[in-house]
Amino acid sequence: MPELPEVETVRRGLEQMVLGATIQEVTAPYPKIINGDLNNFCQLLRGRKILSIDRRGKYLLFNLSGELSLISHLRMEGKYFVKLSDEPVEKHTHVIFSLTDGRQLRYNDVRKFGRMELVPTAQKFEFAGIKKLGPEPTEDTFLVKAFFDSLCKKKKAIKTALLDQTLVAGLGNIYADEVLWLSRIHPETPACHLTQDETKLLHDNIIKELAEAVEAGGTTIRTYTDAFQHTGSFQFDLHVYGKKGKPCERCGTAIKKIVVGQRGTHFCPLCQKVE
DNA sequence: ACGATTGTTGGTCC
DNA sequence: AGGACCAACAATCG
Repeated sequence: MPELPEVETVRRGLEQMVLGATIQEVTAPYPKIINGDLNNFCQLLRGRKILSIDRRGKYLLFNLSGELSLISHLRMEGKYFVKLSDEPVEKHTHVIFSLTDGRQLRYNDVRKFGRMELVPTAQKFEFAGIKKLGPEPTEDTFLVKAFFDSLCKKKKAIKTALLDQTLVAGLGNIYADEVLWLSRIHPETPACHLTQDETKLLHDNIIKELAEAVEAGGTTIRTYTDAFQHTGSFQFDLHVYGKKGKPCERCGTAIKKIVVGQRGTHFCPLCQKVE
């Protein structure tokens, strides 16, 4: 559920709380979260200072002193909390970074799907998952022409194409459904069938929607909170996600829920035309 | 009570 | 090459 807006909100919170902090010790009660050797991970982090925190797609990148970066993906339910060391550790806390100032950065993840890994800072964008990412959804980097050219070559459903992070980075199941509703495009439309006008509209809606969701602090559907444990408010701006059976805000037709590419997909059967 | 559902990435298989 | 499918998990929903 953390898609780009949620990850960006987490990043901003962490930036406020732990920028400049130094890691004293790392423990991992559930070591599977960490890719690579656990002892190596803990030892390498000791004494490093958090210099900056980036985001690329849905990945968080902690840039540390000594040219080392920690790449972290929250997957479904990963969360970061910052607490005083003597505060009781929450259930489902899997990695604890003790800081030299008496606080702890805690990674919490009910479903244990999240992963983190250390890479040399110079190679952070070469990391497997990040290397494959398409452009960030901003005017400067996400270009309509390239988007149209890629869609042209894809026979798969446009919804599936939006979730594949190589065309544009950051959309997940919720925002994919929303931008398709906004653009009046049926989620099962083969990507190669979109007209230039539809592609332009979809492109513009992706940029606008994700930016607005960031402004709202993300969407809290079930459990998402940022590093301050604050919920987002964009769930109040959703039009189709989770609205099965409710009237479409544009035409009053009941919103349908189907499965597209093994993902729950919400749309209006009247104003999102097929093909 | 218990099976289905939830969503992201990466791996496998074809 | 790239698409189809599944696994990694645990909680919640019906």
